[in-house]
Parts: sequence; structure tokens; C-alpha cells
Amino acid sequence: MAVKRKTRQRDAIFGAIRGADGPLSVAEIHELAGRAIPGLGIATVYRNVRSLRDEGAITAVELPGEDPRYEPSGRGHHHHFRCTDCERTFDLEGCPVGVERGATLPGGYRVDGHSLTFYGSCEDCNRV
Amino acid sequence: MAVKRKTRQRDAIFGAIRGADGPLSVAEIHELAGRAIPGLGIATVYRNVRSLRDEGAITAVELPGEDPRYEPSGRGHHHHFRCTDCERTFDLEGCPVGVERGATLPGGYRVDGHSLTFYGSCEDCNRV
DNA sequence: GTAGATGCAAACGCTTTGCCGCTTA
DNA sequence: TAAGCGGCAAAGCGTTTGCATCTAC
Repeated sequence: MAVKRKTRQRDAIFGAIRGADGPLSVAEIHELAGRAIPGLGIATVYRNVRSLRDEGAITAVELPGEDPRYEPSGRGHHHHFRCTDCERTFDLEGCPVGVERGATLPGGYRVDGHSLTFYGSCEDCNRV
Repeated sequence: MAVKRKTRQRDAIFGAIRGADGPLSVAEIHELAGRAIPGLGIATVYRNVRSLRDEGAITAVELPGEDPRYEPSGRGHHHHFRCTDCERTFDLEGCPVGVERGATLPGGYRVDGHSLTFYGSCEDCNRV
């Protein structure tokens, strides 16, 4: 099978994702990695994001009404905060949802997991 | 400004949304309303969904990683359950998130609202 | 030297828009 | 009868794919 090669583009893309304080969209990754690699093609970003995800190096984060974002794998169970002013997305710690896996909700719904996103304004935007 | 007219298409579209037990996607609305109105154009669904939303008759429901869905307005604060088997989405009652509007999370994030989605299998799919 | 990776452009799939005949009021 | 509405097809837009070239190994 195909042997993965180490390229400047791939490094820049993974580096951008690892260096962020929240999950990034493809456009954001392209923007950030493009600073190190001028002329970086958007198709290259899509391809590398996909292969990094397939390898398990990064994880897709789906937020309501938004394009998928990506963050390094292994951050454990956590949720996100979306600033409706600056449109940035941040990681949160802890989980205020007291529904365990395997629980059954009224209506007979058996729960395997959940996704929670908070909306509001971040510290930077509050300050103004 | 434009005076809204009552048409068969519009009735069928709104009727499909009101008759469902959870929010519907545009494709689902087209499918359901199309049974009453053969030849119903997808553009007509998009246009009516948009105008119903603009009027406030229906509300957009954004779930992680999915196309927007629509439900009648006025159902109050609630969340959704997504069956990963049959891919249907259901309304839930109540809210297990003990974070009020106006609260501030660690990191200085001021909360205006939140979105919670549970994943798992619904009663029908559990039974099998 | 060779298989895999990149960049460009074309192809795609879904949503929106333009156009014009149809329908509601 | 007139203006909004619906259907069709074209236009947009973000994502994926094909292809020739380049590059890591």
C-alpha cells in the first residue's frame, strides 16, 4: 500500500491544527498553513486533512450549522464554545451533561453519546 | 411589499413540517410534500422554507454535521436525539444542562445559549 | 528512479437565482 | 388583470477528482 511521505505541506497543515486553541475549519487551516507555504493549494489541505483523520492523528469536530473543524486526537471528552462575535471556536473543559452512555431517555432512546456547544461571547469580545 | 399568497405547494410544505415528530431536512420535506404535489420543484421547497422561516412560522434546527432541519416555531427550549441506525431525528423534552444564560464559564466565556444533541438508537431500532 | 504528493482546473452535489408562464386574489 | 408564485435550467460555492509535474525516499 501507499507509504506516507513527509512533506512541508503536511507538516504545516498538522502544525496549524496542533497549534490552535480550538478546532479549525479547512479554510482556517489553509489560511494558517498558507503563511508558511505560499501557494498552498486548497485541494492539498483537503487531502491531508482527510488522510490525517483516517490515520487518527486528528479528529473531526462537528458543530451545529458549521463546516467541520479539526483538532488533534486524544483530547478526551470535552465540548466547545463558539463566540458569536469573533466567530472563533474554543475548547472547554468538563461536561455538565449528567447522562451516561447506556442510559435511556424518556421515549426509549438509548444514549451512546452527545454533543454540546455553548454560544456567547469570549473574554476578548466581552472586554470591549 | 410582497403579499403572501396561499398556494397548494406552501400548504403541503408547512403541513409536512407540522406533521413530523422531529425536524425535517429540505430533502425530507420535498419527499413528503411531493407526495401531495407531484412534480413539486426543489427550488419551491427552498423558497418556501426560507419564507416560512423569515415569517417565524418555522425554526431552523442545526445539528452537528448535518444539513439544517426545520420544525414549527414555538416548541420552546428543547434538544434532539439522533438515531444513528435509522438516521431519524426526534424531539426531546427537558434540558439536563445546568448552565444558565448569562453565566460565565472558566476562561471568561459568557454564555448566551447552547445546543445539545444526543446520539444512539431509538426505540424502534433498539427492539430489533 | 519511482511511487506518492502537489497544484491547477474540471467535475460534482447542493443551494440559490433568473426567467417566464401560471395562479391566486 | 396584476403581481406573486412555481418550475425549469443556469449560476454559485465549497468539496472532490483527474492529470501532469514535482519530490521525498
